[in-house]
Amino acid sequence: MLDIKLIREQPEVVRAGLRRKGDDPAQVDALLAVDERRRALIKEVEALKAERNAVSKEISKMKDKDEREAKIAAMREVGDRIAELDREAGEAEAEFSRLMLWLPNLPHPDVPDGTTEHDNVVVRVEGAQRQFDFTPKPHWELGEALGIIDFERGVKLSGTRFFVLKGAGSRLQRALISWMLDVHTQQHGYSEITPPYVVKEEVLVGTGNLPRFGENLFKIEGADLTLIPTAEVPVTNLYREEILEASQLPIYHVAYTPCWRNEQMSAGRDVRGIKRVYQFDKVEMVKFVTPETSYAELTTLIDNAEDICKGLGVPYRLLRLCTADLGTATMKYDLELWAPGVEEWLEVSSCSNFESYQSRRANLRYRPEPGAKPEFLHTLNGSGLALPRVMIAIIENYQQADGSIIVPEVLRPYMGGLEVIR
RNA sequence: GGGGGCGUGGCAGAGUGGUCGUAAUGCGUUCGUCUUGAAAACGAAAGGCCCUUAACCGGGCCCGUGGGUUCGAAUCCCACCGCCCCCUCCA
Repeated sequence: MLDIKLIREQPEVVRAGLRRKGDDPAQVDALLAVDERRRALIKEVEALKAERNAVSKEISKMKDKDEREAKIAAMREVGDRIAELDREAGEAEAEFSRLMLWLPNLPHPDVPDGTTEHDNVVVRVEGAQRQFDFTPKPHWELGEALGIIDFERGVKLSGTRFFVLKGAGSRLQRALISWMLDVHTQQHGYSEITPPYVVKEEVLVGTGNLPRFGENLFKIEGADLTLIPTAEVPVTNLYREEILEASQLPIYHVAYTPCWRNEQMSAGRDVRGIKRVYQFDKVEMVKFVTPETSYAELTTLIDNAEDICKGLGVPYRLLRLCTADLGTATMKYDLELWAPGVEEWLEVSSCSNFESYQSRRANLRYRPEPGAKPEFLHTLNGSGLALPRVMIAIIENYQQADGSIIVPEVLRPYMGGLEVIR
């Protein structure tokens, strides 16, 4: 959510930001109109309530019965009028809130303009791509042959785009989760959270997944709960409706969770393998920081995610996303691992600054000084990292001619010293 | 799942239709007086949201949440949420 004062005072700035994102600038005018109506109604109804409060106090002191009855009759009419205006003000408020929650975040001035993902900018590429003396295979062939990924049985249980990990495959994923959590908690200063995997609607509104981006969510039938699409959702909302002390900030949390996304994609795209699935596991970093530090915090967030890529010894690249690809962030960077079997860069992390967009929606505030007025803090999050694609990158980069897979050094302690999956 | 009890400020805890009430009182917090300093004592201050304002002032709303009754609701009624106790069940 944006600051209504910004919209009132500098509507042209907001319209310009919307245009950069390819969003409709007329939303601003609709919002200003309903805001004005809403405020006029509030003024009117509050003046009447002030009158009613004053007269009610007089009534309680009146001795003369007739005089008293006359006042009560008069106030009955005022009460009816208040009820009517309250209803109108409530409607205006609901419409105002609906428009505010729909309005997207604005891009940071430094974000490159663009209309598609092709306008994203490669910031840097790290690590040399391995030269193979055989033709590298895609992970689905290797994984099936090794008996560590079972696609058919995943479909049998849950339908298309679900898969089963087995044996060393399960253990590899579990090792990755443990290692990544250990790196973030022990080296990067994050504290670990294990949140619920289903959340209420208002929590999804808090992060901005609703009302606008709800089409990929799995809702639980018969309950007002939805499976989380990312740990960002419960963890960012952890302190919603709270006022934190400045001395508590920054707060860094890391959480491992499964994630569910009902991806609506064109048939035939990314159908093979585990690149795009309905359920996957992920380690997510979330930061709660003061506004003046949030861009410096974004830089270290990216560093923290990059450390995982480096530790795995897989080539990766960092992308600065353009205005078309920002989602609800003001600025976003993606990390992509190179996968030689499928011959593509795989997005394994998005690192975003939301500034106060999410904290306004979740009513997540801090007190800059003891006794000072509460202010909205800034939230950031970044994957650290998303598992299936890291699994793809490891399987494909560390494959050998015989179809076996070398276990990256950092993961061996987490796999009982196993060096090769064969 | 069945029965009973309870949701009030940072915490504890009064308040059962208007007055005592600007939500008592206590504890905690902050500031002041006193003190070399501290403690004690005494005095005082302190919430959130919205409207209005350059700011101050002013007004409205908030006693779990949402409705209702009433001229007027923390207080009465209804629904929902949460917590506690007992029974039942269970990983």
